[in-house]
Amino acid sequence: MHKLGRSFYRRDTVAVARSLLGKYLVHVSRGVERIGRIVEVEAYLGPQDRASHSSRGLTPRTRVMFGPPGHAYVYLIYGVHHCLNVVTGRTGAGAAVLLRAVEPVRNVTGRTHGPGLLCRALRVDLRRNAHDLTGDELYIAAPPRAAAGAIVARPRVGVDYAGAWARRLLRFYLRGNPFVSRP
DNA sequence: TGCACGATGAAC
DNA sequence: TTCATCGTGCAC
Repeated sequence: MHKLGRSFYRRDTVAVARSLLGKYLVHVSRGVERIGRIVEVEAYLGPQDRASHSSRGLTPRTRVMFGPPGHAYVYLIYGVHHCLNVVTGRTGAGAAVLLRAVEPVRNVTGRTHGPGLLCRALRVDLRRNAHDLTGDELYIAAPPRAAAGAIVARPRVGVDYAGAWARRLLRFYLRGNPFVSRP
């Protein structure tokens, strides 16, 4: 399996989002390697994107988003669930891709069809915020046989407050995949 | 220092 | 449709 390097994440955010589909998310914690196949993502383009956390500028929380690509941006939502993003584009772009659903591949139990469920199943929490994805504990890899299939584009979930940005087709998932959160 | 609210999930 | 639960960002 080929681990994705910095250059993969440094590209255009939509391109990264689409090419993440079918890739393997790998998390090693307490000596257990958990793997999920990414089947649904959302792109958050930068400060101009009203749905993005980075639209409020550089703050303590969004510091990671504005940092170098290939790092994990993890945050707590509704005080209950964790969400995992990968930082994309050039350093300072403030862009990221939210991982919304994976399909269990190895050592994954419980449901994975949602950003919060995905983090729970793969044991990802705030301790992984700012983690370098080119390391050995949390990373994304291209599986041996990469046949992702057709990609569907839809509006993002839960960002109705973002006006015109809420209608942009920045959510991508693998057509027909049973693990997608909202087909 | 206080307060409104959210890139969700689950219960009712 | 409602609620859990708390960090973040901004008002005061």
